[in-house]
Amino acid sequence: MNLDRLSELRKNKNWSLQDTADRLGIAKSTYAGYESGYRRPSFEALIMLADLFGTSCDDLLGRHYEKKMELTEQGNTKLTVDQRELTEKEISGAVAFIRVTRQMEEEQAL
Amino acid sequence: MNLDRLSELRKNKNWSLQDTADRLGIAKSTYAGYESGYRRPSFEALIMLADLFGTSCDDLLGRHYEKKMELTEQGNTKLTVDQRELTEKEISGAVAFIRVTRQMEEEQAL
DNA sequence: GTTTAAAGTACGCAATTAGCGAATTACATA
DNA sequence: TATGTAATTCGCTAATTGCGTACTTTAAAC
Repeated sequence: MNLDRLSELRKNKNWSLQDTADRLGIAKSTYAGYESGYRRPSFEALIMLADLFGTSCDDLLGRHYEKKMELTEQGNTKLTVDQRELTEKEISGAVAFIRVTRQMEEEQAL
Repeated sequence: MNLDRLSELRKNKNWSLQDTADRLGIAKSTYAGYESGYRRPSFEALIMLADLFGTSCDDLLGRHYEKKMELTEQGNTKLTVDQRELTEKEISGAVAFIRVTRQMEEEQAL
């Protein structure tokens, strides 16, 4: 298992290996090792990488973990519409809307 | 950084260290090391742990990673209402509902 | 209270591996 | 071609993993 996404993420930012290593506070050869698959980061380094590139550890590890999330309990996730965060009121409104929609679907099916 | 959640997750399932190690195909002392913080899993083992306990690697690593997610682009996340997965139609309906709500709020503010 | 089996903890050893620096190679651009 | 930056590779050392084994604790049965 290699960290295949690293190279892509770094290039999207137009950073050299040295740039990236400097931001992480590690040696260039160390970071280069992560990208090439020659070495692996410690957990601390993995988390620094995820923070730096704004993604999840699961993503870096290539784990496509599918999650179910109840609309009323989003935990750490902030939902947006048109890039604007949803308020509590908007969420409960949307939930009510969906329930009504379903109700109508069911009645129509009879 | 220790994997503090492991013990909790295991106990929720009422498994012994041996049970858990068997499910993972590793030695009891190895798994016990993960819980105690004496040893750390490899990435492969970390992913097995996340799979076994049905959670994310970020969660196991204690990384509370806050994510913004556009309602129309949920990626790996399946949204539910009343435990039932949202359809495309329900999502676009909810988005339309939210836009209208916002529109009305704005007009009211004038 | 004693016995016994399972659960949990701790550690030595062998083998592997991370991280670094240094050296080498590739790639621009003047 | 010359020159500076980027990328790759590798030897060395220190640190770490995973396992087996042994030890301690817990709890249930008698």
